[in-house]
Amino acid sequence: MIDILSVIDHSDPRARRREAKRAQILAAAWTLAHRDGLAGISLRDLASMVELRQPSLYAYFDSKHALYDVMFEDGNRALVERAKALPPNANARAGVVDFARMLLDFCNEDGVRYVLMFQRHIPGFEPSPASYAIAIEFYEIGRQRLAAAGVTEQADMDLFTTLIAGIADQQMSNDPGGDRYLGLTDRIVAMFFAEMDKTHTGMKATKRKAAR
Amino acid sequence: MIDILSVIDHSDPRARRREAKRAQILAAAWTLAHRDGLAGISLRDLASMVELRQPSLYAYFDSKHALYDVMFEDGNRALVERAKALPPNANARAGVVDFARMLLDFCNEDGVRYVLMFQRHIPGFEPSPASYAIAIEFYEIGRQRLAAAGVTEQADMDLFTTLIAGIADQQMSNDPGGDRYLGLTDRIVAMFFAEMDKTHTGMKATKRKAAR
DNA sequence: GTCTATACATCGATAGAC
DNA sequence: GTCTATCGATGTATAGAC
Repeated sequence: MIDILSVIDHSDPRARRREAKRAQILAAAWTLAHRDGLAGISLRDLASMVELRQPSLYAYFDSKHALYDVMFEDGNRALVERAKALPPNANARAGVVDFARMLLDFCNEDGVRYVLMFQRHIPGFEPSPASYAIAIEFYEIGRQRLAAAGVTEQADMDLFTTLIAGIADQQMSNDPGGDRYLGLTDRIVAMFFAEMDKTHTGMKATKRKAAR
Repeated sequence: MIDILSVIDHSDPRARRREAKRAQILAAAWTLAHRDGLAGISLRDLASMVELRQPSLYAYFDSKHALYDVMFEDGNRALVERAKALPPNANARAGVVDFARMLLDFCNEDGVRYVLMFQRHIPGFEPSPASYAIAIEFYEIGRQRLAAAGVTEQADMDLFTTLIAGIADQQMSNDPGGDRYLGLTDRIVAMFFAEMDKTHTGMKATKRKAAR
């Protein structure tokens, strides 16, 4: 796992202190985002929460967008960690279900984080290449889980992401924190694999059985 | 169709002039939203586009949120109109496909309108009961199309809306204006009806055939 | 690094004259 | 209804002391 701490000299108390403050600011930013919305974060409020004056924040972040970028990275790092901690499943298709459930639970845990990571409606904000790389890392893990279940074609992967995105979107929009649409996950993934069986009949039976 | 103009006295030139100005402001608001994003609408820019000073806008809208509400209503009115203009289809399932395509085309036409109507990420904005009623009217038309195809259970309707929401969400987020995910529509609706056939085997064969 | 102080442009919103 | 003038707040940024 890429770890931002790995590039910090822990033997230097100044560097440790600086990183602790940075983490404190990040935590406060999430708290403010939950209270006032992502766009509603005020740098003056944020500074006061961590016992700083507003201009001092610029010693840690170049701009508000840079703060969003760190939050985006933070969220993706947490998601990658969650994905890597997901135990492997001898049944590859069941492994895809595990993966889908993990992702959807993660989204449902924190609507603000979901919006930042997956909807990204903050005007003008684009993640930096560095933080976007973490998002790609997560995508890669999902790709491997699908490949293990025999799903490798782009159109099929698009189909899968579309189905999962629908669950997340409806759950977040219409029943945030609940489980009205999350409950459809197993059914929808089963529909997906039924479709795979139907469209890939040319696939070798042994390979298809192994993927199942 | 509910028509806002129906409550306006057209014989009164003052009322006519006022409503014309209101419509002019609404049109300018959409133009600005396309240029600067929904949250980026500036009341000063908006006022200057319709030859007014910024405070004068408050004679037409109580607040910026009230403007969003009128835009929300405007979008839903257009969607209901589109849905009502959709020709009936003798094949009920094909009628559902028609409906899905119509909705997805409508979303894809205007990403800003889509965000306002279906994602509603504007901090603090909630549609008024009056404008929300138009959204319900559209939902009702969709419900009838599904019912004609034999889909009446809430869980099945949730499944359908989830699938369509996924298409719209992915299309808007990852290929706005294109058709990468729209192209999955027929496949996904077919998957939906295959699932209906599978889960409702207790249904009378004649009724199922008729619904198809 | 952190502070005080200040500056600028922009925003939504309001008061009050006409 | 429309205006001018103004308010308080925002994000952003800089200068300069310590």
